[in-house]
Amino acid sequence: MTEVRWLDEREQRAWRSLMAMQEGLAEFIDRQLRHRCGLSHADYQVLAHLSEAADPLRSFELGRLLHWEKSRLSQHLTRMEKRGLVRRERCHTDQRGAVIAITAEGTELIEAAAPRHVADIREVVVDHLTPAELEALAAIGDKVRERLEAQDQPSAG
Amino acid sequence: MTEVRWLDEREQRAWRSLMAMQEGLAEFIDRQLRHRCGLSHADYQVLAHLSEAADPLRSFELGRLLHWEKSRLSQHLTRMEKRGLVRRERCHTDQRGAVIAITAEGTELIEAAAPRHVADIREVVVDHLTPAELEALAAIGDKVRERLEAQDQPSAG
DNA sequence: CGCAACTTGTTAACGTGTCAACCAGATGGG
DNA sequence: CCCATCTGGTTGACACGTTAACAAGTTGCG
Repeated sequence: MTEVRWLDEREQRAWRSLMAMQEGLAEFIDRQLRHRCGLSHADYQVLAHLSEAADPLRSFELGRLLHWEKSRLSQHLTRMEKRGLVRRERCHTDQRGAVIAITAEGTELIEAAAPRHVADIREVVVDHLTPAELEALAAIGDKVRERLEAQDQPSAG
Repeated sequence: MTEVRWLDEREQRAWRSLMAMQEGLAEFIDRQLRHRCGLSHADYQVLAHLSEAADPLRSFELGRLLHWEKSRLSQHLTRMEKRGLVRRERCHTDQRGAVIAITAEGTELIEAAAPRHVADIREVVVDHLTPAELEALAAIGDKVRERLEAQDQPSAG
């Protein structure tokens, strides 16, 4: 259709900076966790949710919290179960259901990993931003997620 | 080693917002490109670099621009070559080398994809942030990347 | 109740990313 | 020149994510 509105100087700088940060950060976080704690970032997130929850979680509930495809979760849990980090149990109120519990070994790993993970986050992000920048970051993230949700449900009007 | 400095309220809000934005954004960008243009985000980035370059690029040069593992690039190029998007050519100045050229079909796809891609970026990020927020985003991204680089080369002092 | 529609979870097949091993060509000190 | 070492690139094995298909259980409307 009409002409394209390409990004101007400032817009391009912001976008490229965001993309570069995003890739670098994801790579860094995952690498640190793997090398020092023997956990992928995915493993970490699963264990974090399980250890924060008061009771073992239903599989679909865990998937909702993580925003993961159900098949992804199922396969990942199979691998984690094989490594002894989680345990699948039958659900008593729904015969289809699986209940996921963290094992002692999983608890040990996440508790060892968490302080290092927080230290990494401080080291590369949090401790080097001003309070105003932290506020701005939260605000930007919220706006973007709002837009993403608007895209996914493209209005009913 | 002493006690852990957990994230306070503001820090946690910023970090979680960033992570959520990051995952949502990556998923959205990739999905849009795939469904509407038949390109993954990875494909897009490869073609973007190739089409911006004046001459066909050496493989290692492309890898450096993308920050990709050499094996990842090699495998991805094999798939893209099979789809007719790029062409591998022998390098005349280094018998080991490969030179990567974009094909007519690749050019066509990236040129169709670019305007839609920019529109998506505007739709979910750029057009909904204030100039101040764009500046803040660029500044934050730069700071974080600086810290990441400092981590990778942990000083020679 | 009886059956269709939906939900929960697993599996198979495929595309993709990483690591380690490898091959071949380039490079540099003896 | 010769060999050790480095560099550019490919390959194989494996971990991971997505899609589609499926099995099994639940729900609700007739």
